[in-house]
Amino acid sequence: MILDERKAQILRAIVEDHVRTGLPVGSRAVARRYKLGISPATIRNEMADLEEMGYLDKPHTSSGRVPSDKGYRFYVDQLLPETGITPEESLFVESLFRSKIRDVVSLLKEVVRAVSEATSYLAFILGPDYETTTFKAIHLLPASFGKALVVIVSDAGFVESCLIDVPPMSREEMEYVSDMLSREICNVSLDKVTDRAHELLHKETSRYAEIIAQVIEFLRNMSSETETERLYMGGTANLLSQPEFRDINKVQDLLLAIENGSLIQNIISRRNRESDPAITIGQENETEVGRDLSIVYGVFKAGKSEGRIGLLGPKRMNYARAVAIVKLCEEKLNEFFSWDE
Amino acid sequence: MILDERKAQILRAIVEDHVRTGLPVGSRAVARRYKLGISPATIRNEMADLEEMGYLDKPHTSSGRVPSDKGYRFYVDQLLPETGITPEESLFVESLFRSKIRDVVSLLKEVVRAVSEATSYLAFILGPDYETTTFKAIHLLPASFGKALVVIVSDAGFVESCLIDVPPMSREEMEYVSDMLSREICNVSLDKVTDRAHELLHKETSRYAEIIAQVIEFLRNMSSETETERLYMGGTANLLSQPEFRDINKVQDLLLAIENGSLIQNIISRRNRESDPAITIGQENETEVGRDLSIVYGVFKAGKSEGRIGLLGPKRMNYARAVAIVKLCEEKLNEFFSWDE
DNA sequence: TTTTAGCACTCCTCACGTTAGAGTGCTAAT
DNA sequence: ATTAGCACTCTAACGTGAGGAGTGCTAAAA
Repeated sequence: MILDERKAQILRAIVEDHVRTGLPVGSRAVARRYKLGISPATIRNEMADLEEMGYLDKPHTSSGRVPSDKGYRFYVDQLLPETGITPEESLFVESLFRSKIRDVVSLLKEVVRAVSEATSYLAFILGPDYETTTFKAIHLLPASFGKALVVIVSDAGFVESCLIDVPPMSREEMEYVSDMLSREICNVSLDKVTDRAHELLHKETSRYAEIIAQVIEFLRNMSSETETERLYMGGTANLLSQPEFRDINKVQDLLLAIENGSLIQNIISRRNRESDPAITIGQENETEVGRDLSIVYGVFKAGKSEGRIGLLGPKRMNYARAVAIVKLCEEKLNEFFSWDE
Repeated sequence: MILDERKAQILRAIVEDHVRTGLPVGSRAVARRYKLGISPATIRNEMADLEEMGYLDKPHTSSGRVPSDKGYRFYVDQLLPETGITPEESLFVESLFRSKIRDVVSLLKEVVRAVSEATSYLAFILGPDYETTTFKAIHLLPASFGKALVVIVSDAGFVESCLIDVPPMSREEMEYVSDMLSREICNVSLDKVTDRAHELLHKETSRYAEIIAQVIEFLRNMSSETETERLYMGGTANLLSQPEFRDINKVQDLLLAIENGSLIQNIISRRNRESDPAITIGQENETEVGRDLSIVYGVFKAGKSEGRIGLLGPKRMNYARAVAIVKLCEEKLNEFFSWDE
């Protein structure tokens, strides 16, 4: 679908004006603020055309125009300016990664906090899924009488742990079991790990069987665990400053969807990256509460599997800026998670 | 401050009616719904007295009455019915703790989620602070070239970890360092640990010095880390169904205060348990956004230090129920965290 | 002395009507 | 093909007035 130059210009003007003010845009405003060398009447005619083609909507018969989802889509695909952020902002983001945080989770939380603050949208990071990840280390550690701590480290540096029951055993024995588990589990993706562990379980009919069974249970929990557990979000309150959320009920639905993670999950699980930061606009989000929202997100590689970082804002968000920031974070996260190689 | 029997009865009726409906309560309503054997006119007189004494407020000259903070306070201190929850609910809470969750953090998250859902208030758990805690184990594990994972287990079963740089070293060496750290760090409270570790640092001028320094850094981070990191919350959206949050701006302030944890922290850090589940009502919360809220929270023992569990709801919350549920959770958490002894 | 009925009064809520203003679509002129 | 002019539409804001709930006060009853 291609639009003639002038229509495209008018569409751009309307989108940008609407993003700025949040109000419907009239023909006079377009003529005044963006001097295209044509009169309001001409613009009105073009706007009528654009509306008929589905790029614009009218809240009511005699109001200005508002971009439709299709209008935003065209804007995003064809008209998006390249430059989105200032060098200072870019430096700010970089500084996050330079800070002396050694704990992966803390870093992700910090990034989410900072980015949401900088953009005043909702920022989120979805940790790499454990299905496709591999593990670098597993250890069995004495914790207290009858208990041991299982610690497992993913290739991306995420650490998970749980307590299991163990029979009284010497340190050497525990190391033996640790090593045995390491051999079977390390560098194998999680979906295959349980099979291999089961095999091990058959071979080991000894006293360690109980331990292995518990570890399997643990691994299974990890992979089945809803991804909400590794979803970091920040800046929920930001969304409320948007005029489209003056209605309390909408806000409540939104909060609910945010809190249980269903909003972000639904949207992100479907679609694979078509464009680099992927963008879904309004109705494209499928969820009812997503109708007024847009999501810009990118994928980063962490170990063998992938994580996602994104921004969630009103449909009339600053797409250029959002795209630039997401892109930047993506890059930096990729760098960060390649510390290993 | 003591109230004569009849005034107390009327106050109770007003509080309970207002909690139920959210509307100002008139004299007729009190007379009709709670048959105290007196006429509306008498009740009006008593209500005028109660208002003058500060137990009741009037939204405007010719409306019914609403309990003031002082009114709620009296109700909570003197009039609170004992029985607050049904046996089913109590069983439900217990079942949470019986489930096969072995990871402390997951359990806490699950409890928060379930309790917030059951009460439709906001539920929160503040993990035990690391200042006063002691540690049961510390381990140094090989992670990848030049890196090691430090894993530390608190007496309550919380696990923290971070990656540090290490020179190439054999497994035996690493165990040696692990043991050395264990001797110095285990069973000592965190504020003393850093001193002892520093001593160690002086003795060990060898190649391990760098490692010890990093561990000290890690421990210091843990204790300085804002408690937000160990604050689990759920049910934010619940608060919005309360009519007192029809105003978007209030909601936004509230969300902001919830998200950065300042609301709950401010309130909880001050006061030490005076009554078992402690209750702070409206203005007692000091924060501006806390004016319309009440908090009911209790303390549980986890290892050497304490955590807190509570509910945050509108001032016109069901206090009896909230108290009962908090009390129950407190008990169960205490039980849970005594697995060790 | 305490309680109650009666009544005038206050204030809120809601529905309705009116007005001002912004923006459109259409027509006729350029 | 573009533009000026104009009638028309719709919203947002304000004002008005009726209806209703609840009060405080006064005077009578217990």
